[in-house]
Amino acid sequence: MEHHQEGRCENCIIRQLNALKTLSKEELKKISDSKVTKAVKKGETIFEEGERLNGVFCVRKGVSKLSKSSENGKDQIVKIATKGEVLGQRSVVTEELTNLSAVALNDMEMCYIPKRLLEENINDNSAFTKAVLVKMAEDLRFADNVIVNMAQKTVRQRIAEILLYLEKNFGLDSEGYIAMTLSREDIANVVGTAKEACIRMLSSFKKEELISTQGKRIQLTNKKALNTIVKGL
Amino acid sequence: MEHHQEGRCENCIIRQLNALKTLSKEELKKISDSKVTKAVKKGETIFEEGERLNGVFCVRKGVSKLSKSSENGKDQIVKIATKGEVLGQRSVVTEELTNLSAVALNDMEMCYIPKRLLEENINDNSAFTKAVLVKMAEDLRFADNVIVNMAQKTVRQRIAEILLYLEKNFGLDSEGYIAMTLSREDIANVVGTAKEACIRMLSSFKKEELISTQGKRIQLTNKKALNTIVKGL
DNA sequence: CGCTCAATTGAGCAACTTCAAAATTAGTGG
DNA sequence: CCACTAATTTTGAAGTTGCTCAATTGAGCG
Repeated sequence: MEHHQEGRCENCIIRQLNALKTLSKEELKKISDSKVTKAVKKGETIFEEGERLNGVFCVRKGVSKLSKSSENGKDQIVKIATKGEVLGQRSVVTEELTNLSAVALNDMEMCYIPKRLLEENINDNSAFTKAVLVKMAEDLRFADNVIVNMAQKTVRQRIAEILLYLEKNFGLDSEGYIAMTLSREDIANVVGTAKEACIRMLSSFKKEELISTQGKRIQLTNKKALNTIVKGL
Repeated sequence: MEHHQEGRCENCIIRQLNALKTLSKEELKKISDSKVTKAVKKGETIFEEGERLNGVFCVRKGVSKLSKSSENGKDQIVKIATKGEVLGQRSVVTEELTNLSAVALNDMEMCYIPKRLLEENINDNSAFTKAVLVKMAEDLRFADNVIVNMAQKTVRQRIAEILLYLEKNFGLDSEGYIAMTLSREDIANVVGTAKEACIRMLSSFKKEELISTQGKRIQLTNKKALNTIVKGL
């Protein structure tokens, strides 16, 4: 993980995407003076479950997976974080060890902001605190919905869902494939199933002409049908 | 749902359990003047998924389940809320419709606090906002862990887990049974499985002498073994 | 061009679901 | 307190879905 100082928070557009947008110019300057830009290559670990974090990571570029590994050695991906997301926020707020690991899914760039600066703002600036709170509340709703999906939907439904999610959030590349390619294993780990089950489901979608593939890339050819799958059986 | 005014927040011990503990005497007085005490009987609905809430419910007595129903008609219980929990906090913070339904699992008593009063404190009082934030962050960690459990653990493991959870959080009655009795269906809905699967697993636990039952009441007779089940297979 | 890792396919097995019926328990009013 | 009804729990059996292990094919990279 390389790191160097560069760019000013005051001029950074990314902060519009998160709670940092509520800070004043002076507050941003303070942060800007202490922050460090870090580049992380695909596959590298940003932090690991159980680590103590002394700051948070504001994602400027690239995508990261937040996952937790269970006793049986399997990984469960709990969240996919992109531009604007702040990694490690939860553990800084509660002053706990991290509950999840963060790994880069492609080359990333982010700003490391020391904990101390955030804490100052959380303690004094209630607009900032509220913005963080709202974000956390949204994450919680999202997580609750994932719980319901995991419990009640079939693997078929959940895979259809994540395909639609990926296309919606990352769009298409020049050839019409989903711009974000996850390995089949990662998809399986989001959906909470075995790699093979995931692959088989994708094959079956292909046979039904709902998707087409090119290497690991996936193109959705019948979104309507996929949507129907997500809802009913 | 009956409701009447009674008791003063300033003297209420329950508030020590949640973010309200950060408020000053004056702030509490204001809340106390507007709050309403509500009694809810077992089985009654406190609010339903998709409702707009104009306040939150602070649980003083009793237990409630927070659940979401999916298209196939099944319910998923996402959380069990007891004394001190504030229901509806999330949707008030984000000003969204409720994402979950709340139903009383036994006779309850709670205080209804109008939204407006909370908002005032969230906007001006950063100690309060932070307390709410920390609570939300803890809920989020809990939810993330539930996701991992749902995805990676077997029904057997999850049932063992909830039995231990219930005993730990509610203790025992005079005869040594878990003081909180959930219907088998509710247990199944927490664990995300079919009622029958849940019942069969409990029978199998009984045969293995890990638990014994009396009607719907359950007694844990070998917690060590249950703990082992939760961890490995 | 060969090496390595990821993707795919096959087959057998275990876990879970569903529908249906029987047994038990809890709740209600007399 | 008892009897009766409604609700819940329990058991059975068949059918699906998903998991695991092992072998094969394919793709990307130096």
